[in-house]
Amino acid sequence: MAKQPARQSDKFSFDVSRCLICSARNLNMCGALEPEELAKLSGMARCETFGSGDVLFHEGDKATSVYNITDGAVRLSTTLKSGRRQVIGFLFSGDFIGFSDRNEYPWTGEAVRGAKVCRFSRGDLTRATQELPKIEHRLLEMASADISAAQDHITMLGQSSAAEKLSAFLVMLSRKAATRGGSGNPVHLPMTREDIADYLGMAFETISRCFARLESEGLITVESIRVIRINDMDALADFSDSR
Amino acid sequence: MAKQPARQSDKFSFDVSRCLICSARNLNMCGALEPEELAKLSGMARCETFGSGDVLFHEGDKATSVYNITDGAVRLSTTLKSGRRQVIGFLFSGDFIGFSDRNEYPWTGEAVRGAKVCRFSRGDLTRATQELPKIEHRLLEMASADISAAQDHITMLGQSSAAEKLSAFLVMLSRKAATRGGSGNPVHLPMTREDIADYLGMAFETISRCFARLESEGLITVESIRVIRINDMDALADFSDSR
DNA sequence: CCCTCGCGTTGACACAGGTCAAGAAAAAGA
DNA sequence: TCTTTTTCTTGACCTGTGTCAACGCGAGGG
Repeated sequence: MAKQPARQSDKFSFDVSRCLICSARNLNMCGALEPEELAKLSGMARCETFGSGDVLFHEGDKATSVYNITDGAVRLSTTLKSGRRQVIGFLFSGDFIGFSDRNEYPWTGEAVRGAKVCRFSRGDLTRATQELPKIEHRLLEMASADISAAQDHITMLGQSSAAEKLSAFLVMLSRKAATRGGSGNPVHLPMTREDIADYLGMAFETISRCFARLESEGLITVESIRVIRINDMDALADFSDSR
Repeated sequence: MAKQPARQSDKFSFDVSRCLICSARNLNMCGALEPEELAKLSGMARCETFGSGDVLFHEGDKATSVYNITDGAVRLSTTLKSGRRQVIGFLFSGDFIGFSDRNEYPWTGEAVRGAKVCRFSRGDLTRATQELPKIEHRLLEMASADISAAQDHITMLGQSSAAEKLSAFLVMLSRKAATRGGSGNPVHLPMTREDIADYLGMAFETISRCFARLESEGLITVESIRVIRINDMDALADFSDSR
């Protein structure tokens, strides 16, 4: 389970020069701004580093901050009264946490194996968007992308078999990694089998069995527990049937 | 299946006066504007009426328009290569269609039993938002609400049993109706059992069985095939376990 | 009015994937 | 390094829900 409270070392404001060389910049809201404008945002940002399993915020906490992920991975999840957990998403460098119409966080955010983030207070960001409407335009683009991703998640959960879901998951992670500049193959998995299971709505034993099955069918090679080689990307994407 | 091409009677520009008395206004993006500003938008809008099963647009069509629903219900769905269909959502008066990061519609939009919409060209709306940043602010709020709704859908699909899903669906429809001014009970279902099944990721026979089971347990009364009375809202919401 | 056809209900049965259990392999800690 | 704990794998079994099939009902058309 998650450690509590969050460990937060390396906490300081940004100098704009750090923002200018930020590898996440072109993927997140900062990419919409010119260097002079970026200075306004950088003054509001707080850089924070989290260790494996550290909690950024709990479901139900007052939603006072929003986050740009700059390194590592963050897991968003909700837990039902019955104790079952749904992992809503895994966020990586360039991703944004904060789209919600509620005053409390509707999910818990935890660093998967460590993460770096850039934190803004909601109030500061609201003020910045009033001065720089470009930010809101970019946020709307990002929110639209999140909606598309959520709808793909819905379709996968509703219509796919266990093996199809796992294939789609691997293809998605590969594409996300490619967007971030890597080759996307082999796929590196920072999360556990249980995390994957709770993202895909299945039991973790079934995840294990599906990895074994996809490997026996030659679609993937499990190079190590957290490194999966996709032997034929097109075949795997085709098998996943997710358009 | 859906009729094609769409039947579109009653096609004309709005006079602002019509917008001022529009019952959907306070729920959609128009609610962000003063009467003078609203006139700018109303000049771009085209009012369209669709009959039962009529197609507004097909998955894959060039996404040239966005829509405000003003009456009736619209079903958004995607169909996989395998032929399985996922219903992404049912939209009612006050809802907006158009959040997507893709150039083609990622879903098919069809009137469930008839619908009235207010259509804008994407280009017109983009120009309007440049002049009136308020619109973009309101759209971001609406997109955030859509993200929250999609995440609830994800949690339901991933972690709930068949009966829990159907309960959550009924509670959601009831709340949506209440937002629109009705009592929300009994719940009126414009869609078929198959539509509900494809929304909840289950077989339509299972929907039938779950209605029977919820009724036998006294949680609901099936007053007619499309009218469901919720006998104890709290008990049903509690049973659905969806927070 | 009756006929037709789409939609809904119910039953019988099958099977994908969940659950429980045991043990292996990694990771973390000492 | 050795120990302890966590994570992963595999097997056996069970159950919820899908599938197939038959039939009932009700809205719409002639």
